[in-house]
Amino acid sequence: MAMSDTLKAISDPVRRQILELLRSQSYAAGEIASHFELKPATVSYHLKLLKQAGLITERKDKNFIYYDLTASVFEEVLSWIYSLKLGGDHDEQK
Amino acid sequence: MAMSDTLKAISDPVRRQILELLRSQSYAAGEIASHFELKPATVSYHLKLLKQAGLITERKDKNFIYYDLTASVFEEVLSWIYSLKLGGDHDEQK
DNA sequence: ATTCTATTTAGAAAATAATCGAAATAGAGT
DNA sequence: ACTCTATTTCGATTATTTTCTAAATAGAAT
Repeated sequence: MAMSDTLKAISDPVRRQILELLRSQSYAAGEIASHFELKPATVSYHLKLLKQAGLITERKDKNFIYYDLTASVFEEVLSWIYSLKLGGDHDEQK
Repeated sequence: MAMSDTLKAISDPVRRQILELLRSQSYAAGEIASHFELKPATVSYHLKLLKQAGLITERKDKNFIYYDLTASVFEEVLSWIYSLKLGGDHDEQK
């Protein structure tokens, strides 16, 4: 999970709204989709990117797929931003 | 400068490398460009986006334009990420 | 087994972003 | 005034991303 993917993931407004939605509780894909004026397929695409970036996880129940936020991944991003802010050493990322 | 612009700005690898370069000291546009295999016009385009996002500032000297990092803007981003990580209330952003 | 319902995948179209070459700007040095 | 040098802006091109429709998958319910 390169941080490049994480930053790319949070650079889109729709995906950020999804993350903010999941902040309070988990939702099934369809429930998430209903919060947007987008087709389910499109939301599914965004969920895939968020999943690939490690920002959310999925959990299947009946024929629903629930999504949850993964708090831990934000550490990396925080770390990178801090390094710029404070000027310390930090690894490059691709 | 909406945070949307900031996140968009740091989502590109070239722009992140520019930020990391400026972490240690300020550089003129041409010096920045020479660190990449990109034409000056292209780097200028990236600098413009970083400037619009409030991540860097420019300062003219002779016929050079020097760029500097703006540490303060990172606060917003940190704040947003923390809000997800910790689950507190936070404003929407567009 | 068939038919719902929920969701994803595949492929195409539309929208956005990155790159370049050429022309424009601006100030420095002659 | 002219000519360098540094950088940006403009317009066109290419590449990437987002969105959609239609078809595929999978499990639940009848």
